Amino acid sequence: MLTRIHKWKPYHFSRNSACLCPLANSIFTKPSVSASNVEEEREPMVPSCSDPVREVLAGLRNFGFVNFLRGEYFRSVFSTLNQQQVDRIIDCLRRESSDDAALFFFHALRNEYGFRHSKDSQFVVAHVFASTRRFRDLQLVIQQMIDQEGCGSAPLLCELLLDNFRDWDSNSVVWDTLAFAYSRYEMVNDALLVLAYMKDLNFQASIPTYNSLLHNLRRTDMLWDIYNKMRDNGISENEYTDSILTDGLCEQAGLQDAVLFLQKPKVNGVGPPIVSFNTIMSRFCKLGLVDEAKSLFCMMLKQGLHPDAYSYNILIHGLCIAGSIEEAVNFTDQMENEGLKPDIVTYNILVKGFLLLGLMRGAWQLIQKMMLTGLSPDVVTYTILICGHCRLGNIDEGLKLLEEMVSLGCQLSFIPYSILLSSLCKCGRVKEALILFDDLKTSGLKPDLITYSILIHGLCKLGEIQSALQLYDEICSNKILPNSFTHSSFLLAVCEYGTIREARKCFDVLTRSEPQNIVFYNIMINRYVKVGNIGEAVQLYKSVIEKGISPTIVTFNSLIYGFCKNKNLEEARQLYEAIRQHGLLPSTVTYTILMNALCEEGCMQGMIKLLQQMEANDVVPTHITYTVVIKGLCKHGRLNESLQVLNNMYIKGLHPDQITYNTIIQSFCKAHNMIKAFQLVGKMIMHKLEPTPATYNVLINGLCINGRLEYADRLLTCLEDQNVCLSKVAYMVMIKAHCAKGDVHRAVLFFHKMVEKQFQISINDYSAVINRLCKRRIITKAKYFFSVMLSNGIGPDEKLCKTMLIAFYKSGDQGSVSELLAEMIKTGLLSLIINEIPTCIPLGSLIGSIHK
DNA sequence: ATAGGGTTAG
Repeated sequence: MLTRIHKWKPYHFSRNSACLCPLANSIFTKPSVSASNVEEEREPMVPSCSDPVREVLAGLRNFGFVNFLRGEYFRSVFSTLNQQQVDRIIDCLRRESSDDAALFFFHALRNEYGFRHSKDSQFVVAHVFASTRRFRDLQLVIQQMIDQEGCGSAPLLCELLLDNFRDWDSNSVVWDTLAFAYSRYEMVNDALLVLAYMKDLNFQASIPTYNSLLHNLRRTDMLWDIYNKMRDNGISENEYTDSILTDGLCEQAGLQDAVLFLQKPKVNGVGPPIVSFNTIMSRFCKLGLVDEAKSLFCMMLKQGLHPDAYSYNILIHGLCIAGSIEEAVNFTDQMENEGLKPDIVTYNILVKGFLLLGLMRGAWQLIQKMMLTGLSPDVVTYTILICGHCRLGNIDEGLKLLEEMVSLGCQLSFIPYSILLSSLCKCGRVKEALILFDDLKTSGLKPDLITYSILIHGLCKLGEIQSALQLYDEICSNKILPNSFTHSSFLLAVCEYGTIREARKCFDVLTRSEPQNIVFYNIMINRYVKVGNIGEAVQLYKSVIEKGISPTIVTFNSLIYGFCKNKNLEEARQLYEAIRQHGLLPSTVTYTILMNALCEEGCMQGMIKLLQQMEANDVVPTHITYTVVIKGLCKHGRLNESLQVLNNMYIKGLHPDQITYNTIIQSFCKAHNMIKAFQLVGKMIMHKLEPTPATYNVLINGLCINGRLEYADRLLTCLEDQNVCLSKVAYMVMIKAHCAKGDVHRAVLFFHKMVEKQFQISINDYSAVINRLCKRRIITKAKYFFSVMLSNGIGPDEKLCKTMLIAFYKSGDQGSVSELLAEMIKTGLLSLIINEIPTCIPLGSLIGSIHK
């Protein structure tokens, strides 16, 4: 409340209450202050009597509404007013001044002071709007009431209307609006209750109310009850009713029965209306059955009906979605021949059709043609184009189009923003996404659930759970109901950034409220597989089946991946067979996972066979699929072929990523062809691919194993100087190489650099260094690294113990030998390797000496 | 409420 008052600005009243603008002016200019009151006009004085209602009424009358409500005095009185007092003021204003005065006061309090009016006052205002036929405002007031009161509030509101407003004129209109609003909010039971009250009162519901109810009940038997009731009441249906009923028929009886309905012989010369044909055609198109839609179109013609613009647009859309752009264009010509001008919807459909096929130029030519006919691109055209750019990875071009759209004063919508937000998040530009989100809000648009979900998902993927939760709270405080999309993002984040226990807990909570949601299961199964717990993953899969939930291809892919990772190709194959039994088809991911497994097994032929099978089944390989192929070829030393595949990827319009390049570069390094390796780095940079830390690891390692240690040294130092992001591996490669070569000094130097960069150094890293030092008999330095490891709280494993034991013994350090042996006995490590200790070490006597 | 634009798990 306080912040609202602080934000107070003069002439603020006109905002949010456009309908009150002229009214405010008329009140403003009303000569309400008499000459004798000049003294008081500057600032109202201390209250002279104790009734704040009278005070306010007098103030409004004497100082004019706008002046008085803006003044300091009213602000102080306002803080003491309760709902009943405000009700009384509004009531008095209506009786003593005018309805408009009451309305103005009502809105000023709500909009400028954030005051929550009583239900009585809101109904009063509703009746005023109803009697003056301001139906849009009437709807808004009623909607706000339902917003406040929520689901199940119909009994309360109906009783109030009955008790306090029975004799008001326009009462039936208010009742009908209430029923309509409940229906619109999908509070069907409330709406039906209002209708029951209305029946007792002998009030008739309007067609929009009936239509909205029919729409909400289209999946239930009640549809026909309500429809009959509507006819019994003598309400004549309109074209919307037709489409809703047809839709209901499709929902309940299925499409084939709906078609039978269209084929019914005409009664009294009247057949099914065009709208019904259009509705069913649209349904077929959405299922991808354009041919069925086309035959309905023919049926229409046969019955002597003239397809309208909707019919054509529906069919053109269906053809575009199916990729038949040529036929879609032909239909557009036919439409024109029939005297129906293609409209902005037609053009937008076609533009999207071109973009779906990646034909950017065709899309632009079409837009030019459209503009020649006098049509301008609208918000949907821009949205489609932005989407096209984003798909091609050109987000910045999309952002430019958004700017253009805004600067041209195009009607704004949050949908183009949503597309850009989604694309920015997908490529990790979440900071920019958040800025764009702020732009969206400052431009006065209200983001919807999808917009929020996109951002929440982006933040969750980055592990920014706190920021995501903030947005979640924002959703809830905006009275938007989060859905399973929103929730699954959080599960994803907990899986990625929390422990498996936390993830399971989150999963259990989510599945309790939504037991049938397969996405939750998929995310959890995938996590179990990733941490190597295939057993739990299979358990979850079993419970999916037991609960009668339909698994999706993602479920299978995760499980197949898990079995492949466990080298259990037989189980993987069995699951692969099960996919079709569940009415699903293997996806690109399925094939790629299996191909990768075969590649790991060294089964090149099997892999290629699968690739052919995949293409035969019209499943399109992705850049990841080809990366797997390249990996297989590289593994078998077929480097030239792998280069060919790389080039073919570009020809097919696929974008190799860093992993693709790293794979080939590594193979060339191994094949001692460092020149080609560096050429490939150049090629990837040319294709705007930033080399990753792994690229540098591969190169540095390549230089090391090819006897170019000094080059490796220089490369690493040079990268460090340029602040290039490196991983621990780069340092370890250098350290190991220097150890093996015997240059302990440089090894220690890089080790310290690695520590400085706060990389976590594992037992394996220490072991690698120590083993190499021992091999070269640099025992003192081996002991040095061993003690550094111990001082960092890392205990040795049995293998390292063995190495160190021998090293200590060989360097004649009896004390350390005894100490280490004692420790090994205590931890039980000795028994694990006792047979591997060389016989030259007199274990027996050493152990004996410890026990003394 | 019969036509066109945006989100999910690998």
